[in-house]
Amino acid sequence: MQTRQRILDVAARQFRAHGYAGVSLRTIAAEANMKAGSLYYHFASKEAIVAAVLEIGIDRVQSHVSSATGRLSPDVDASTRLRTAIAAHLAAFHLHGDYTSANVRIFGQVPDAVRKANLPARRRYDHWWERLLTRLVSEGALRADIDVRSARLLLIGALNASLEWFDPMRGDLDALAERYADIVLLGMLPMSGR
Amino acid sequence: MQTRQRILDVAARQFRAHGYAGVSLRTIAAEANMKAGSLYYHFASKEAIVAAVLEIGIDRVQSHVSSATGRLSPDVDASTRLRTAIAAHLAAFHLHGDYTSANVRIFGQVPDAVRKANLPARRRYDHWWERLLTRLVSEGALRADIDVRSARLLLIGALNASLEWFDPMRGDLDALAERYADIVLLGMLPMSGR
DNA sequence: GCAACTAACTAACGTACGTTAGATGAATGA
DNA sequence: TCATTCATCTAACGTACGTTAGTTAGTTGC
Repeated sequence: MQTRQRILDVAARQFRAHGYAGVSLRTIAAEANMKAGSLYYHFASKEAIVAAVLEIGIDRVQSHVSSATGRLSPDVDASTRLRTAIAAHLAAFHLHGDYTSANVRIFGQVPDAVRKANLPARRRYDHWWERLLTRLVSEGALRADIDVRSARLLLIGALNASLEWFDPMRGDLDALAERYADIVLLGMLPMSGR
Repeated sequence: MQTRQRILDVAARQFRAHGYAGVSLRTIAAEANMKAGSLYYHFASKEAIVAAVLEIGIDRVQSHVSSATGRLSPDVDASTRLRTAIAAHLAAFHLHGDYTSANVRIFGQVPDAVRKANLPARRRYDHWWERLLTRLVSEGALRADIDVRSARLLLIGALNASLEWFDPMRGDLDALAERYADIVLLGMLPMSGR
């Protein structure tokens, strides 16, 4: 049963690198030490493989982030809560980089049915962030005049984009999370000029 | 000679939607009212088409942004300068959405030679932003302790990600630019709590 | 010890791919 | 008028695609 996992790992890596149509069942099979036909014992179709990859890409991040913030004491201050969520999102995204990057990169070019199937998981995760930010605003922990949706899209967009340039083998993920959190929390203007 | 432009427009739209390998010369030709073989009168290969699309994606944004900031009076204040650059980047990105989105989406999955060829244009644009931010920091217009590279990557990443959800036909681009600039300049924390 | 199941294999199917060669007709220019 | 150039077409090439059917060993359970 680890064969299925091995296939998905290979598929995620290849989808990330070459896009959905740029990957053939033969190249996936080859890297997983099988022949193309054998994949059909584990998956019903190419679409089923990519659907599984996309789903994993969201689910791993979702559970990593919500468990990291869930471990926080309920009276921890708001900006720490947000910083924890940011660091957790970034850590999960790079820990499962092939799955998350494949999801971000190929979601828009996958067959309609597959995209439709992945939408609920995406929406669930978006809502999780929307709730977090909304709560922080209503507690007065974030500026009342920020648009929560815009803030969420800016933040998640910036974090996800790090998949395109950050190498977790060479860089310090926690330091990156801190720098990013500093910017979105404190802003780039000096304290004097505002 | 507008045929070449028509082919590129069609190709950009299809590459954006289906990825590099997901687009065939036959589908490009069909939408451009030709047969696949006829494309070879205008381009040497599929790679040449995608290379042209990628190049346009960067060049249009580069010239739009640098001319917008170039029109500013030299004594305009720093945060206005940055806000102008942000708005111009966003406007150009969505004005040429098929080219820019194709670039962002498929750059990582295009053949090596094509990616190599597009790198100089990308680097030029990155440097443009790096210089802008560095100058603002050295003028004391931005916090001295921000890491310029991180700030640039966060900002550009967030702006580019808007291609995935923002519809310029339905939304107000300038309002979006303003909300994004507010967040990265002022931060999300209330003025009291810092 | 035999039946069933597991996990792989081989071989082939019809279709689609990028690319090329050569033909065709319309526009151009001396 | 007639040769040339332009822009397209048709037809085919070899290759690769997703998928299916049928086969084959090895393992498991009665």
